[in-house]
Amino acid sequence: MRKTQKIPKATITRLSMYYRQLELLEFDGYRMVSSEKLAWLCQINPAQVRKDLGYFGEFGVRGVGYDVIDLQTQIKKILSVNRDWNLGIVGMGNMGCAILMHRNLSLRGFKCVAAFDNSLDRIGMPLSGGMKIQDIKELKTTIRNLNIEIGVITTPASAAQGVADLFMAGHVNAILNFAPTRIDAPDCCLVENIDFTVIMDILAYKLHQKMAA
Amino acid sequence: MRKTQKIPKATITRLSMYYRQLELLEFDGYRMVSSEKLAWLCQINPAQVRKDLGYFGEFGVRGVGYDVIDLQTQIKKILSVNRDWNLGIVGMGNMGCAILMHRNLSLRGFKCVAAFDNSLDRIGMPLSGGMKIQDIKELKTTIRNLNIEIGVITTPASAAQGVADLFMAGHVNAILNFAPTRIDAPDCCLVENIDFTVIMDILAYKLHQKMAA
DNA sequence: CATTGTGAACTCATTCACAGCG
DNA sequence: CGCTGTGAATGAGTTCACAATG
Repeated sequence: MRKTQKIPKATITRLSMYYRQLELLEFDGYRMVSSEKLAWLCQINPAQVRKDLGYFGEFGVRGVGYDVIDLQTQIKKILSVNRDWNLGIVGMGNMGCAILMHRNLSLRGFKCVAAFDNSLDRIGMPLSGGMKIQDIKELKTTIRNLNIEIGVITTPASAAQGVADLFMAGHVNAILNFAPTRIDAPDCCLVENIDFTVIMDILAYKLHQKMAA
Repeated sequence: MRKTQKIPKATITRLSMYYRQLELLEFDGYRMVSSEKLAWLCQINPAQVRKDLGYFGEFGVRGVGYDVIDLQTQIKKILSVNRDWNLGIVGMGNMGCAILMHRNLSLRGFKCVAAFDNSLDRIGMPLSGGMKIQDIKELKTTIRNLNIEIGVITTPASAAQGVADLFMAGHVNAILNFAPTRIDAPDCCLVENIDFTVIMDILAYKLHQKMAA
């Protein structure tokens, strides 16, 4: 990064989108890509692409464009996905299993190294790769043993805050929360929420607007 | 709504958050709530709450605050979640089942009325409520018969665009896409994406920033 | 000479500050 | 008097437009 400058949150989201398109471009045999083409693929403005990349360096060649492979490498470094991250999942219902089995996540270096639940019906259940569903009581020990850095919460809303507190007690300072509730956490802990009801509400609102128009 | 005025997208997201907090406040026995309290619960600025609501009407009482029950009713009307919406899900892997079983969605009026797949192993499989997993070939007919208004895509990335096209052919103009790929759709069709890898990338980036600091 | 990189202009969103009102 | 509702001020993010350059 060039300067101590505030990076818009949306820029990070777009970098992730650029990266995916670059993978596809490479697969299709492209060696170079212009900001115009990359922007078109992501349905945004070409200046936006250049500005986003400009926050972190000068990756292009004037008059030519960006090297498809090189830019992937650069973006991976920026996002720090040029390494693996160990995930621990709590709540092994359908949602927990969906994350656990998500091929794209593990391909991209987000490795689910442990799965937890508090239900006796589930604890001990074997998972692919020789893993077993562990008792939530073992969370703290396992965090240390397996070096879990990101916690995923796929429990019911009522259990989510308690699980988050356990993660934080084990010094896991990044949480992805799928439970439909707000997680209370100090600034030192990052929380990203994925809330299906909120997204559905947005769709319902927009759909209604469109139908009324 | 009062005027033909542009509503920030973020406002709709927040309305959904307000609604959830109002449910909890009602459960806790509160009859009135101030913008300050509601803002505090959502971790935002009180003026933001008032401005958001101000786009749609005057729902408060000066010197007092907002009626907890009444404001819920108003927000439900604004988001048009004061009715049921019928969902059709395509791709009955773990993710599809997770959505199908999601209690909060059906409680809030988002009803999964049909489930589809293209795998012979899954087609015909019985689901709760007397439903069965249907062949994707039946999508168009079922959309009409059951009045499906929102399509949910939980297939692999490679199948997503094809499924979206089928939804659009059946005049389903709102799609919730979980596949890690961009859906190409004309403006008449709303698409909301939930992309786990993008969110993970954001977490990785922020976590790395924090560790470096 | 096509395309990047970037300051300046513009658009959109949030916060302030206070008038308006129960 | 307290809290809402809202125009004005501020701040953030996007797009424009063009100088810089391989």
